[in-house]
Amino acid sequence: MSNRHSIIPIRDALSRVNQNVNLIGFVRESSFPRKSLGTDYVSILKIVDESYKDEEFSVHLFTEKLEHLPVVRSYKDIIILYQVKIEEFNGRIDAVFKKKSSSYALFDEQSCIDCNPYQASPGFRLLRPDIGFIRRMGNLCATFPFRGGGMDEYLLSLKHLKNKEYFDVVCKVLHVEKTANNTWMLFVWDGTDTPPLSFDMHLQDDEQSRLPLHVEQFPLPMDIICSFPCVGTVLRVMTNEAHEKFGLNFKGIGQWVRIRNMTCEVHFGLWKGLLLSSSRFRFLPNNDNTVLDCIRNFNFRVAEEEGRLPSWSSPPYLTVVDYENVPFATLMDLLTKPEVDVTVKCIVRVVAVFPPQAKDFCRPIESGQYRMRLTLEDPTARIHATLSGDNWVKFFGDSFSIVILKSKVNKLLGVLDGEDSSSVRNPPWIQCCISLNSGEYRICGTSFVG
DNA sequence: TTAGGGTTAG
Repeated sequence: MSNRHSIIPIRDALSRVNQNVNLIGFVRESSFPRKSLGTDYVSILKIVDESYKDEEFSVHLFTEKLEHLPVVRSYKDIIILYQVKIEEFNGRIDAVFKKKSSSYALFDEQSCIDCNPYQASPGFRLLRPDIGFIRRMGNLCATFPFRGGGMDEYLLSLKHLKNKEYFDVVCKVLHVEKTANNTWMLFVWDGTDTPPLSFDMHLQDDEQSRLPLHVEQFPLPMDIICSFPCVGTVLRVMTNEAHEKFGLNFKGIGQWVRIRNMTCEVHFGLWKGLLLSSSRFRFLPNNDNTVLDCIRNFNFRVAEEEGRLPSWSSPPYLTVVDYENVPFATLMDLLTKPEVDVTVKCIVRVVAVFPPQAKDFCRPIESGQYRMRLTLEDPTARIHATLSGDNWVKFFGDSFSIVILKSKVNKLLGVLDGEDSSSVRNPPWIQCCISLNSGEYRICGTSFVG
């Protein structure tokens, strides 16, 4: 017969509405700990045990301090919960952690062995009879069935990102960085390329020609950039302002996760993911089927000679290049290998030019050379590249008519003229050779063919 | 108290 001190199976908790119970379970999902709209911090965990493995049981935890909320570290983590209140809401039965009377402790596979939790709420005291429960769960965790969670209908790869919809992403978290205004940014990757975006034609010339190179306000440190993959988009995901101290509490860096119920928007032609206050995450084992699919597709892609081409690009291109034999590279290849003085071939879009007006860039600058700056983009990065001197003439030809140059640049930028004009422009893919000279990317050996 | 949810357009 159970009493107030004994752990009960989750299934039995369903018939204990308005009672306090003790539970133990594997943590399958967690919300991102956040400030509630009341006075406390809140996190919602989904737990399972042997009695309740097909569904998941929600536990709502409220604490006065953010650091008192559980920080889950892995898909094998085990939580023991003392004196959580079973409540019913809208026909669903959940547990609520009461900050005055409840307590919890978190264990991983290792800390189950000596029952020494890696995290516990203030006042947690392990009851001696529960040692056996914890060890038993520790033994189970390697074989306990793991389900990816969430309906597959919500799952999108970065390749199929959609603006302003709610979706899930299975991705590897590469990095977390604090941004200027006290929110945090996650850098996530699934090996695919986000779709190319179009650009608002209503921007002023100045804004069109000075598009930002990345979502983050300041460039990342070089050692971080260099740790990112060079193929596939690294999506920037902003946290919500309720997610205080996000980066200090999130233990998912380097892990595959499923982020659930996130959204995204477009920031100057760059995809920007957004966490919602209702977003949550699941750690995924490396042998999760969706993770294996991502890795398999990526390995298949990079094994091909054309794996470094944007998956959204296809010939014919607006340009031809002299050096057919130079290797294809992504813009991230260029950014992460700055010490190598080579020429590579890239498939990119020209998303901006500076100066913006044809009358300015078809007039030689003081040195007598033509010179302009192109903002190039592929699914991995944006860079500024210079087109100048002989390379400029090679690119545009030796007709210096403003009308002709303007028409060529408009084609590069995806600006439709005349009757086809539209409120957005969609730059086409071009091929170009890029070399790095004295810290400057230069377009070379490339000719516009229209 | 707080959240609870696959939702916002009728």
